[in-house]
Amino acid sequence: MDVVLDELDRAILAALQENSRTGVLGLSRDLGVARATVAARLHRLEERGIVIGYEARIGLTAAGYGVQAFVTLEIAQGALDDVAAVLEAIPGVLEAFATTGSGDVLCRVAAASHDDLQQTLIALNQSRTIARSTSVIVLSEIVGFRTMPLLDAGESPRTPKAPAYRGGRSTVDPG
Amino acid sequence: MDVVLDELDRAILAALQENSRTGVLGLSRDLGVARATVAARLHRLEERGIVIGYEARIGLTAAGYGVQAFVTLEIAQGALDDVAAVLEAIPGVLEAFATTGSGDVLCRVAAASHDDLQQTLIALNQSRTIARSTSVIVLSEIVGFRTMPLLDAGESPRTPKAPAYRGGRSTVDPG
DNA sequence: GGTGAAAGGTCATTAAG
DNA sequence: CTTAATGACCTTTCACC
Repeated sequence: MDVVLDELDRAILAALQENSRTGVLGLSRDLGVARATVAARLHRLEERGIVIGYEARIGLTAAGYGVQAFVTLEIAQGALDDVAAVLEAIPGVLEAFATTGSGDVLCRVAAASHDDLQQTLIALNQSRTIARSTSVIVLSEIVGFRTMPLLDAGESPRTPKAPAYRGGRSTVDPG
Repeated sequence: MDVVLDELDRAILAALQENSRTGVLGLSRDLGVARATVAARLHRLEERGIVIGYEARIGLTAAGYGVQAFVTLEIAQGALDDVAAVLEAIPGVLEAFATTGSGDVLCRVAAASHDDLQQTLIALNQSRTIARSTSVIVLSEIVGFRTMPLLDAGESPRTPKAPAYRGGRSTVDPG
């Protein structure tokens, strides 16, 4: 198993990325592959954890949550383990990641209005596991979520031996 | 149409959020509602742009993209319109948002390795529309993406009249 | 490849606002 | 009277063996 995904895997994933309700038969028609082949591939992708599940894509704005923000959290000493529970208890928190950088956690928040966002931020700051928060508000979506460019690039993930660093304007926050 | 989503809508969305392959029949069984009703609701949700589509959830790590980062970009004067095309041309860029704050754009990047991430950052910085970038690397996922807490909260999006601001540790970066 | 099940569409009836 | 929910019927399609 040298390469993680071959071309057929990528094609299946790309198709499911566009419409996860396409069944095995539909995929086999679209891709010109036998149904049994597609079924076997799909099972393998699920077993390997590459396809985790199938979800509806929801238009947050249309659903009444027109405000989004990214909130950087500084976590109190030794409280990182408790943060998950705190964040999950707050309805507006969509996802959260531990990161490098001057903040410890970056989380994405949705709210119905700026007032609602403020309530969420207050809820965050009232937790003693969170020492400080900094928010940036989303003004518009420039690129919508997509994994296809990763998947249909034709090549496997590149891992160059020679970094060949030429730029100089990039900064990785060391924390 | 006072409230955006009623309880049945929320239940349907929450179920589809967990498994978008559950069909109309399965939903009607699980929710104890007639098939035609669920179908009508679903059509309405799609027409209103609340259900945009159905996608596979992909395990990026299992798919060979074990490195994720959030990159803040400062955009060159007047080049914001060109950024979308630039970012879409770079395979690792999953999504991007124009935001308030000292950076202009926040984008989410996936890569196969740190070397691969570096290549992506170099690609970003080589574009003349991008003046500077700052990255934080994702160490772990604390809260996975979820919209359910927004949807099954039982109430419609709250929009309080009295902000009732009590906290003081929160900062919204003015840019 | 065949078969039982499920999906999607339409419609008349009924209930509720 | 308008809107929504329901059960019934139909045809096509799919998934499993």
